[in-house]
Amino acid sequence: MSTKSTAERIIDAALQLISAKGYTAATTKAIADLAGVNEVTIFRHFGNKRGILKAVIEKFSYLPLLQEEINKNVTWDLETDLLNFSVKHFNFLMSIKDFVMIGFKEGMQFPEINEEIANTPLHIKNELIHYLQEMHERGKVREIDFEAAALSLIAINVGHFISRARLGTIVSDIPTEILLKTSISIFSRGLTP
Amino acid sequence: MSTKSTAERIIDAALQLISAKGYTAATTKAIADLAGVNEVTIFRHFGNKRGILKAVIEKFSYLPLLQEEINKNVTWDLETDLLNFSVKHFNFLMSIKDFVMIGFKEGMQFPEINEEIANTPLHIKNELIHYLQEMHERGKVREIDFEAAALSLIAINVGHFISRARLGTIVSDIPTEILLKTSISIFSRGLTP
DNA sequence: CTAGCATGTAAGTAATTACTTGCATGGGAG
DNA sequence: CTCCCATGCAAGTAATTACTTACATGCTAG
Repeated sequence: MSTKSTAERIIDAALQLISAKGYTAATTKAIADLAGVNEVTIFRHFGNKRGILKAVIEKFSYLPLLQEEINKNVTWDLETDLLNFSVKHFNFLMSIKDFVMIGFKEGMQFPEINEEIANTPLHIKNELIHYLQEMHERGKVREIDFEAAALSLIAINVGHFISRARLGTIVSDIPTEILLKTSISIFSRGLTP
Repeated sequence: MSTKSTAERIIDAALQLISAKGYTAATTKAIADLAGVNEVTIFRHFGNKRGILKAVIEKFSYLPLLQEEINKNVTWDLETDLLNFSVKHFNFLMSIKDFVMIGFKEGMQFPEINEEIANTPLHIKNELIHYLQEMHERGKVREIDFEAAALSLIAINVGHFISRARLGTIVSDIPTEILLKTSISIFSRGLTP
């Protein structure tokens, strides 16, 4: 048996099913079955179906922010730092893949999810802008629109993530490591004065 | 009244609703209402609900491939060509936004959609690789993993598209034009020998 | 004008879904 | 041991959903 609490097992099951099939198609019965729990237990814990989703969102709102992790290990060597960031960002997205997929599927219907999802890029963007400005002052990054540059870097990672998470190796089977390395090699060279 | 045929109006309504709420939540009744058509008419046209989705997918399988458009207007100036591609790619994605969203939502459940969606990046990737190789031979692009570079360029555009299509201006309100211009400015400089 | 074809209207059906209620049970805390 | 709390089980309900059938109506081509 699992060591997880009943509520946790329900949340995990809901996360899986909603991310795979969407909120409407993920029936309470299916969630209960996957969690190995009686259907009534769900309602006793969360009141109604929306309650499960609310709990799922809450679970991800306390995520240790990627932001803090990023600031560590700054070497002030552009390519090293950007690659470090890129790998962390990519792995972070992969680790919350199911939640991100729910965001794509249900963000329009449940705005709370969108806000939660938008939170991360917003913070990251600001960190990156700050970093790029500092690097510019150190003469290691050329004059450029820092916000647009930060957004572009985020876009690369998100793009790679989407491609891998949604299409697997249909489009390409290049190892992710090489993909990120090449991206950053090009990007950091493009930023250098 | 609309000049569109009944079938077309149903397909358009389904496209809107499924992209907004997902396949399961997009009721045949709701689709019929939005199309301004009686619910039975849907079944007379498409047999069953799956039939509507099939028709939606078919509608997008005959898209004039972006691929051909890209090859036009090649100037063999790196930044000019890449920006031209980037803008076209981004606008293409925006023009089929609803279909892309359906792909995100239902791709796992209806693999036909995924195949259709993966088609575009696959073709584009090959065109880009070809272009980069040629540019390399002309001494205008440095030695690099061309496939990874092509995928990265696609990733930037997809990333920007996702951000704009899903989060609007929550993350940033920089005009798309400037965003793409900056991306390409960095990227093309990063590719230059 | 008329025949036929596309569509609307009305009514219904079987299955599913979110959710409720009442009762049984078992394991852990006092 | 006993009490209680979480959970299981059984049964049910109102609403919704995909889909069907039968019939009426109106526009268009011949």
